[in-house]
Amino acid sequence: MGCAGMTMTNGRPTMADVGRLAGVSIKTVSRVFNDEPHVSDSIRCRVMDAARRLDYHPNVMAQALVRRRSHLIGLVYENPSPSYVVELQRGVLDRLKDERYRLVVIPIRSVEHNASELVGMLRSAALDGVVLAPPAADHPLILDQLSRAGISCARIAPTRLFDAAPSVIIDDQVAATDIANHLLSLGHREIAIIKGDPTHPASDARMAGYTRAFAAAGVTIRPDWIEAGQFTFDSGLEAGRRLLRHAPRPTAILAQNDDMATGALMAAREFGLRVPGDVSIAGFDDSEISRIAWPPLTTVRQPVFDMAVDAADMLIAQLERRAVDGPRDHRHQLIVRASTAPPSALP
Amino acid sequence: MGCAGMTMTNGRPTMADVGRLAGVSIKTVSRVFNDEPHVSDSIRCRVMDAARRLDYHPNVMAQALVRRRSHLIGLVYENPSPSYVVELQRGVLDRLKDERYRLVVIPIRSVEHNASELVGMLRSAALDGVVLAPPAADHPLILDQLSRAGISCARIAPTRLFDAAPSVIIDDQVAATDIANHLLSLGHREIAIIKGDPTHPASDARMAGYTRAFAAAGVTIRPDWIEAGQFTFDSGLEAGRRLLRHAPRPTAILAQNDDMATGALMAAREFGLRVPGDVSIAGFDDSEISRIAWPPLTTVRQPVFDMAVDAADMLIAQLERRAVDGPRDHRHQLIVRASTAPPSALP
DNA sequence: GTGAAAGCGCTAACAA
DNA sequence: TTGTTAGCGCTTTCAC
Repeated sequence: MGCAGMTMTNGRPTMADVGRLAGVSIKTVSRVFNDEPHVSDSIRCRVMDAARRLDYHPNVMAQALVRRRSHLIGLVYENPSPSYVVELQRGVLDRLKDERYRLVVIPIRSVEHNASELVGMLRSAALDGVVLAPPAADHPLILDQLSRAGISCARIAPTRLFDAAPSVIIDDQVAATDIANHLLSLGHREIAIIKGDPTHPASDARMAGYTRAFAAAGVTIRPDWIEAGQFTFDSGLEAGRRLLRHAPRPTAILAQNDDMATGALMAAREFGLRVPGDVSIAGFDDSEISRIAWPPLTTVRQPVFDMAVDAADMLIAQLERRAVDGPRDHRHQLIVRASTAPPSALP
Repeated sequence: MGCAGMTMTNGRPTMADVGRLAGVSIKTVSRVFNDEPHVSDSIRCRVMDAARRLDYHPNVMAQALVRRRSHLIGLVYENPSPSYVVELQRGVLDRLKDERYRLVVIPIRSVEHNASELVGMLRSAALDGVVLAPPAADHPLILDQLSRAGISCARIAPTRLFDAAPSVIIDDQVAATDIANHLLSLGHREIAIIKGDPTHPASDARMAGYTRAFAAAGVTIRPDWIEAGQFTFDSGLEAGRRLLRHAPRPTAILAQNDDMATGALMAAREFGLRVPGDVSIAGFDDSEISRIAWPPLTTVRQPVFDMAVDAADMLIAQLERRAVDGPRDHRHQLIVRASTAPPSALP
């Protein structure tokens, strides 16, 4: 088995080394590794054998250079909710599992603030494409520069410009209407709201959904019962404290995501209020925290995992130059748990 | 401003295009972009100007090929706890923020099961280096193959082989002893344990810590009061159910992470038990969920974020060929919250 | 079926 | 201070 006078200089073996050992040209090695036809079986075996003996692995950087494909895809998000982010990543990674693509995570502090630099950064990262989570998914400047830079993208839950790039959508507004209606149908009329980060388009969409439900029920929204959070537990806690301090206290709180709803839950406890006895609290997203919270949160399921899988799928389809269908719609679903109940009779 | 007869074929401009426009050689453009000295200011300006007009950005794949650096670093983890993973990523990304490196996430279902394939995968991803979270950080085969493949690594919380590769460590065992002592000092003697995934070395280390504390206090561990989970909420819930079903019921439960402790918390509620009135529950990690849980969990802080920052720092140091110091030790800290109290007098 | 030669876009020697 | 010449390791013509 003596490797007769090999010339493999030092580091990683190259195709040339494999070719030399197998007694074929570099091109033939390339053919074998790319599963191209027109290679005799005997030679194919010889090459594979030589490669194995040398522990040869193709140099992906060289491939990337000449093929103009890095096989890197980015996931851009600004979301501060851990469970949301984890679901997002799980979904994308699940779709990428049997593909050659790798996932580069690109969390940004503020899309609003960094939009112009973002695409430059993405471009210099040599990404083949990106999955854009909200609010980046909605940003016209980003979409425009991305297409100008030739970087494919797929968007998760955009609220507009549906034709600008492949999208996976959900009707935030109807979902919000559904959960508001749930509270209304329980008999609540004194409902407070904890909005999310105003730079997320979902904030307005969900707010519009609440508003529609209230209008249809003839219930007016009290402006001082609307608080703004940032989709984080802590912001929900603080908003909850402010809301529950009000003199006629709201009988229910609608939070725009589960993390903030959990914060409101804690605020209620601080005030010695029982949930849902004294105050009902509803979230949004059906993230893991909504199951874990006590009492488990009534929420509206946004299938983040599935949407992320679909977005990754649409992105790959583009990269492989397959046809990409129109926006893929995902269904939300009202999940009634133990954090909501009819308002108790006031004293 | 007419671009007189440019030859820029079609796609992205290259250094040659910039050079042509600026009237200099490609090498000069390279010098400018690499901030090399010995370039006159006037030429530097001309080049920058031409680059701006062409919207030139260096092709990182070409750079990667010739420099043998992809500037990609991987984060390998198996941990199923969302808050742990998020902290891990946040830490690494925080250190990478002002560097040219990008983060590729590599979650693996089971290190134990995929160890041999893992390094091949990492190698074919052209990563410059990887940060290994437990349990990959402890795997001799992985460490060996990694060094053989010339991929640098930094390890988070390994429990052995401290000299095999740069490590950021914490004394899991002492931390576990501390929290066990906390329960013992409250007067608990009937203590049950929810272990984590047995393939994670932290499971044994923490168990050893508990054991030491119990032995010192002359308390014996009942084998049937030890349940195994997988570091997930659901596994903690089920383990909690099994434990609380026992006839003389434990007065306290030690869970090996916060997610499982939160599951146990829910199990206690299902049994109509009050925490900490009827049963005390303690977690491990001080992840976000421990603050959010109700009651907030007594736990022991493992500074995951800081450890991840340090690991990334050590990895970068290696990649930049700077000296890397020995294992960096991090301090744990007992965090007493509302989920533990003295056992109530039994009937 | 197989191979030689010419790049991909950049950096690294070495001249000038 | 600037430019020329070779590659990096691979794929892609296009011959044979």
